[in-house]
This record gives sequence, structure tokens and C-alpha cells, in this order.
Amino acid sequence: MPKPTAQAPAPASNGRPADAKPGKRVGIRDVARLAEVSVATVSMVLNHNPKITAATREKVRRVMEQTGYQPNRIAQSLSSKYTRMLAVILPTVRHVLADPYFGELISGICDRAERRGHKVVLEHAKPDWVRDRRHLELFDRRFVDGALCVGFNDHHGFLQDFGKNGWPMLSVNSEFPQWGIDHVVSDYAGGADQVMTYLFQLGHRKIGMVHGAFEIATARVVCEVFGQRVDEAGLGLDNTWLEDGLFTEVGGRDACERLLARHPDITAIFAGNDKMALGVMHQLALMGKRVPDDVSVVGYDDLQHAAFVNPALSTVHVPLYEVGVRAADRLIELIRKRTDSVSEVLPTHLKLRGSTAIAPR
Amino acid sequence: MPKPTAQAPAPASNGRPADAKPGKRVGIRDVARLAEVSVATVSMVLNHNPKITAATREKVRRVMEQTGYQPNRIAQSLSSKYTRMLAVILPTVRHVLADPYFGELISGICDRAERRGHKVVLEHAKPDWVRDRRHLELFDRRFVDGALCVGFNDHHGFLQDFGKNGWPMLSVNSEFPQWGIDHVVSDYAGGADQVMTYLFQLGHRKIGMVHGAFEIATARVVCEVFGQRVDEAGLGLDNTWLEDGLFTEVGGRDACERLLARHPDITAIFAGNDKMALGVMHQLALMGKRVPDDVSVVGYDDLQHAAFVNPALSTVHVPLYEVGVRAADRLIELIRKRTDSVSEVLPTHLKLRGSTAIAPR
DNA sequence: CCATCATGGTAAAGTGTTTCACCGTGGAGT
DNA sequence: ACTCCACGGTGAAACACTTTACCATGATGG
Repeated sequence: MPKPTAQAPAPASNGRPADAKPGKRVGIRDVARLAEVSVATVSMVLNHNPKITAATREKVRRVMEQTGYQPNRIAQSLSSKYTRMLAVILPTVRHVLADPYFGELISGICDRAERRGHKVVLEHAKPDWVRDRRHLELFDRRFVDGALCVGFNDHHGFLQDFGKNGWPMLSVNSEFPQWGIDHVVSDYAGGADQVMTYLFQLGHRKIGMVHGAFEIATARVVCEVFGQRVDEAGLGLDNTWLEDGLFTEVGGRDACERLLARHPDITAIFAGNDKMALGVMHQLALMGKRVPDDVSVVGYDDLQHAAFVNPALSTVHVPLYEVGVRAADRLIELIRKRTDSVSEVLPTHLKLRGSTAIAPR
Repeated sequence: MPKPTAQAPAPASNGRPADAKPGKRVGIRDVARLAEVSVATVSMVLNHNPKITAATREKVRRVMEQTGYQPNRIAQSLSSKYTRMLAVILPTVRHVLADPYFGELISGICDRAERRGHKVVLEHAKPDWVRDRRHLELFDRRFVDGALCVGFNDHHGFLQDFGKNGWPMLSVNSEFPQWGIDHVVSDYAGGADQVMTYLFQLGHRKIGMVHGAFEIATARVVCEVFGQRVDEAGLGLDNTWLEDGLFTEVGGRDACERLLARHPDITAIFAGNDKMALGVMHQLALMGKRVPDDVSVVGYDDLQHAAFVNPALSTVHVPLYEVGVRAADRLIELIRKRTDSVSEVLPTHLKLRGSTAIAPR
């Protein structure tokens, strides 16, 4: 007796059981036939329809196991109208994915989407992509059930197209109050406020700001808080203490250079993100300024490697991963029409490291 | 006369033209009817079948324009057996996407995939994901036509499953000679060799190596080259000059500490990637060593921010973006069966910046 | 004792393409 | 004048599921 009971042959990956006609994948029909039920019943088992008795459910399940049956999700989508795919749409910044800011957000999105049975497809919103209305094609042609937009600004009017056509879309960590777009963001104002309080506590009075582009609402918010707190404190710092750093290392470096040329006595620089902060520190080193002894530097985002530069960067921790997670959750709810408007704000907090110190003198 | 000729109403996103029955998307049948041809003809126009006359092609095209018709790609996939989707499979490293190394690779993959009419879906190979054979489900259930695996090592035996089942898969920037897996990689040996030549030129004789895990073929290769060159030069450096840095900043930092404890007279450290190099520089600063005056540091990868640390990091430039591009190209060819085996190596080169200098004394 | 209803399952009609076998027409070849 | 073939196009099956309307059964209630 070579084999006791050859009841459940290890199913091959291609889903072809030992007992099916060779060369053909096992389909729902095969399962139905072997389980001696109708195709509809198998489908209902697949979809956890409560109409089915535990007994028949088990019977069908067993056949599925034995045959290694796996539903073809293309056919499922065709019938059911749901693809269980989400799009993550990114702006056209060179190698945008190489930016840990986006990476963290997308990590969160992917992890949660996976947990909730969805897959994530990546899209780059190049100018001609938008012109050809490929963003709508995504829905029209049934590629995805919903979209998450990350890193766009006020010039990206196409973001309004989704809502107009009734497609589920969410802006992630950036908001567009003027267009009433659903969003999950972090508390940029709060973070900026904490930074200012902290810098004042350290005795800084000559503070420069390297901000990101004003087309981005959150960049504006941070600057507003900066301006407001500076005014309240009566420091009398005008616009010459603000410089655009384009959200990049190079931009931050150049902004820092301009700032120092104008105000050699500056004692602290607040950068709108960590990348610019790195640029600032780089430039300070070049100009012979010590951080934090001569100049304190604060960043914003708390990217992983911010803790490993010299000196380690004090920065505002933005829960990017968590923002991604929540965005995925809300989007899926939006798709299932369990909710119809989302506007969520996650808290930020200051992360103190070595790039800040008491103001000199 | 309100409207001159209402011939081409601006098609709504939902593809419903002004003249179709409301509430129903326009399908291939509608186009066929309006163009007075058969459904098959429309399909052939869609697929650029040469059988169709220019005249009829134009006639059909015009109707498509006017109605704003867009083929439902789910139905297309169901018939044609191609989904035009590629999977990018990533290992379970915390927030792996936030790592610019992966980001660059994926950027390249996405850009090229998009250009060739494919979409990219992201997958994380968690342990239970593999156990449940979800990696095969990707193909069995017709999610994707092919897969690109990034960042895996010798413990990930599941990589063999793809080939066994005849599914198109490519390993990106890591190779598995023992399993004969198709791959597109960069020339790690060549890069390491250039580093060693350069360090010798600078007069370094006491050189430490902070390497990545030996489960990764490329890490082994780099170490082998290091060992070989060191032996050839007769420096007499044993294994105590090698430390595992786990490919992370923290790991690099700790490895550096151990290295210096053992060999306080070390004058150069070669790190297997930029992240570890940052950790090394961080630790050197903590221990009061100046870079590059006391110790030279060389990284590997040339991530974007490596140029913006202090001092700027000398490193081996790995064409990650380009590797991604080529991998996408080759995978698509594999899917279309235009080729049946791929093993491509892209060149690397040394990028000199401020973290290296003549050996002291 | 018969009408009513809840239960558990089924047959068949979508879902929107591609593809394959076939067909009518007109021109070339003999 | 007849056969043959290339050309350009058509009708219908196939793809692999979900869903809806419907049906048999047995329990329940008046």
C-alpha cells in the first residue's frame, strides 16, 4: 500500500488539481460539480453569504482545498464592480519615491490597504498624464476603486476632477480648503507653534525661517504661525528673515546662504522640512558656523536619517506612517460609502536632539 | 439658434455621452451600433489589428471620441489573459519604502512600466504572506503578469516558486546564482575594487570594513573584493577588521564602535552602503575623530542625501534608477516571451566627495 | 387543514471585452 | 467564364465570476 488515501493532492500553484482535466485551470464550475452544488452556491460560500448552511459551506470549502481553487479576481471584478485596488498618485518630482517623506506615507498606506484586502498601484501625475485625463481613466476604465493624492499643491487643479465625477479621493497630508477636498493631515500649525515656543525658551531672538513653496497650504500655515509668534514676541523680524528653500536640500542650502548674508547675527533657523534643514546645516558648516553653538537648527518631518546627521537634528515629528494608515482606512470607508466626508488631523510633536541649544551671548 | 452642431459633446468622465441612454456607461456595443459596424470590428480597431481599413478605423475612432468611450480594462483582461500589471515585491523591513535605496529602484521601475503601458502594484513579503502562498496567488488569481523582487536574501527560498511555476519574475539589484534566478544588477565587485584602489592611492593601510549581511550575495562580493585586495597588498588585516553593520545606520554606528575599540589606529572605513556610512560618521564624531582628517569614510549606493551630510560622503554611485528601468524593460520582454533568460549587469563608479583624504602621518 | 412564510439552494442572465470560424465580394489567373 | 484566393468584416462563443428572480420544502399559525 503505497499511499493510504490520496485525498488531498498538494495543489499546484496553477490551481490544477490532480483529478481535473489537465491543461485547464480549475474554475468555479469545477468546484460546483465536485461539491455537487450549483455554481451560485460556491460563489456565495466565497462571499460569506449567510444564506449558506454550515454543512454545505464546509462541503464546498473542502473541495476548494482539495482542488486548490482560487477565484479569478478579474472575473470577480467584472461582475462585482469592485476592483479592490487603490491608486496612490504622486507629483512629478524627480525620483519622488526616493524621498523618505513619501516613502513613509506610502508605507503606511500599503500596510493598511493590504490588511484590508486592497492592493495599491502607483501613479505619477505627469503634466501630459493629466492633460490626457489619465487620472479619470483610472476610474473610467475600472483600474481602481479610489485614489490617494500625496504631495500636490494649489496649481494642481485636476484634483477637483475626482470629486466632480463622484470618484472617491483623499488628499494625504496636504489640504485644499478652497476646493473642499477630503483629507487626512497632520497638525502643522501645532508643530510650528511648539518649535517657536521652544526657540523662545532657549532665548533666541534672531530667528530665520526657511520655508517651502507657498502653493502648499501646510507651508503657508507654518509660516503664518512663525510670523504670528514673532510678532507677538515683538521681535520685529520682517520678510527678510524668510527665505524659500523649495523643500529640497539644495534649496535649503541656498536659502541659508542668503539668510546669513543679510543677517550674520542670526542664532536660529527653522526649516520647513528636514531636507531643507540638512541643506542649512551643510551651508552653516561651509560658512564656519557651528551647530548648535553658533546657530540652532530645527527641521520638520523627523525622517529616519535626521537622527544620524551631525549633530542629530531637532525636528517636529510628523506621524507620516500613521497618516498613511488613516488615509487608507478612510478611503476604503469612502468607497464603501460608510462615510461621506473626511477631514482628519493627527497630532505632531517636537523631537529634541542635538542641533538646538541656548542662544549664544 | 442655440447650438450650431451638437456633434461632439464634451464627454463626461464617466464616459456617458449626451446621446446615450442615461445611467449607462457607453460600451463597445454602443460604439459598434453608432459606427454601424460589428463589435468585433471595434475591438480590432482598439487593438490596432491591420485587418481594418483606414476608412472604417477612422469612422470608429470618431465615434469613440464623440462618445468618450473607454474600454473597460477588466473585461479586456478577462478575455485577453493579460492584466498589464507588474508587482514589485519588497521584503519586510520596517518602513522599507522610506529607504531611498528602494525608492530609487522603484522610481525607475514605475517610470518605465508606465511608459510601456503597465501599472505597478506594491507588495510586502511578510512571513505569513509567503506561508499562505500569496506570492503565487498574485499570479493564480490574475493580479499581475510579472513580478520584480527587490532586496531579498538567501533565506527567501520562496523566490524559487515563481520559476517553478513558470511565472515571469526578475530579481532587481540582487542575485541568486544558486537558484538560477533572472536578474538585473549593478557591478558591486567593480565598485568595491575602485574603492580599494582609491584608498590605497591615498596611502591607507589600516582599513576597516563595515559590511552588510552575508545572506546577500552582493554584500559577500564586496567583502570578497575587500579581502582579496587587502591580501594582495599584503596588509595583513584579519577578520577583526570586518564588522557587520546590518545595512542600517544604527548597525553602522555600532560596528564602527567595535572596530575602533579594537583598532584605534584605523585610518579608513569602507561601508557597504550609505546608511551604514552615515552611522559610522556619526560614531566617529562621537568619539572625537575628525572625518576625513583622522579617518576617511567611503559609502556605497550614492543616495541623494549622501551629498548633504557633513562632510559630504565619498561613495560608489549605483545607478539604482537605471537598474529599475532596465528591470522593468526586461520583465516586460519576459512576459511577452521575447526573451527567456536575463542576467544584466550595470556599471558602477566612484563618486569622490569630502569624506576621504590622504591617510594621516 | 390550508394559507403563509422563512429557509436554503438553483438556473440563468448579466458583466464587457477578445477571438475564432466563417462569409460575401471582387479581382486575378487560366 | 469559372475557379480561387485575398480582403475586410461579422456573429457568436468564450472568459470566470456575481446576482437576481424563483422554487421546493417544511414549519407555523389561525
